[in-house]
Amino acid sequence: MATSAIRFYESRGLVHSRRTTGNQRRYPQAELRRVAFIRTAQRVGLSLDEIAEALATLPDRRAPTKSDWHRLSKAWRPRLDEQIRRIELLRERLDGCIGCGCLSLRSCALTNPGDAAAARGTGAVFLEP
Amino acid sequence: MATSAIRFYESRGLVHSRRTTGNQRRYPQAELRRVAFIRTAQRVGLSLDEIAEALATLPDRRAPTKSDWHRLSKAWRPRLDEQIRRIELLRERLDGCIGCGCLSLRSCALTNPGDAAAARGTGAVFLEP
DNA sequence: GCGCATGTTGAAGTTCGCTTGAGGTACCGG
DNA sequence: CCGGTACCTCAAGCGAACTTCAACATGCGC
Repeated sequence: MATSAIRFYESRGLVHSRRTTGNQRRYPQAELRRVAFIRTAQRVGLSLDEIAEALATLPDRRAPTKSDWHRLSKAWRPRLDEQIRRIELLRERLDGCIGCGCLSLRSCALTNPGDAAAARGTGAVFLEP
Repeated sequence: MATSAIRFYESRGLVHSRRTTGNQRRYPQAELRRVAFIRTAQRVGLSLDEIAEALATLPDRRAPTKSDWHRLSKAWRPRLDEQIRRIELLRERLDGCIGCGCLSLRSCALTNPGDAAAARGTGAVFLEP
């Protein structure tokens, strides 16, 4: 990946480096892991700010232990599950609901009694989430 | 959602509107579905270009039928599966690999004989995907 | 039919996530 | 020691995805 991106992350405090006597950056293993984490999280639709916040819970100057990462993992699980849920929602919408006309028919609430979405009103109630 | 966003989508050809005699936009149901689709797809990490490409396969001027959406659904399934896979990769990395030191130990290939990732070399072989 | 919220256009501005450029320094092979 | 490549900093630029603005038109409630 581009060095400029890493410098950019560093300027935002997402990664850190030590310097050589000649002022060149050197990255310990732990920082490479942070970069890998950033890249993957980004591709999943998370913002740098969100990622920065998560990384801020890891120790800055010592290498994170397995349990540090594990703590982060636990904290993010709901966020990742939500993201998966969104994909499944999209899939559902593509496969069924969007094609069946339920968004346009008031009767949808009738053919699906107890439908939680219908209770939120007719129309595209899922637009925001 | 902001009207400016919808106008922006329209300028990019992702949605269409008919006009009143007074030149105001009116959106049929089918267009609202396109908007819902766009929003959801975006939150899952897909770009407007990618979304536009998909929407281009739907009929422009008539309301898409269930089978139109179904076709789109089939075409996107691998893309969505890939996206889910990425989230799972992130979860895995958080939970296990990244914390266990396997990215830094040459011995990882030994303790995991037949490891496909190890065959790609030591280090962060998954950085890109 | 008057007033005012809401709509229209095109251009310019904003935020995010980088990339590029200018001007200078450091390291490395021969 | 020399030359070339890689790195440094800081500022400006860029593409994506919108938002805001100005100047004007429309439509709805009373």
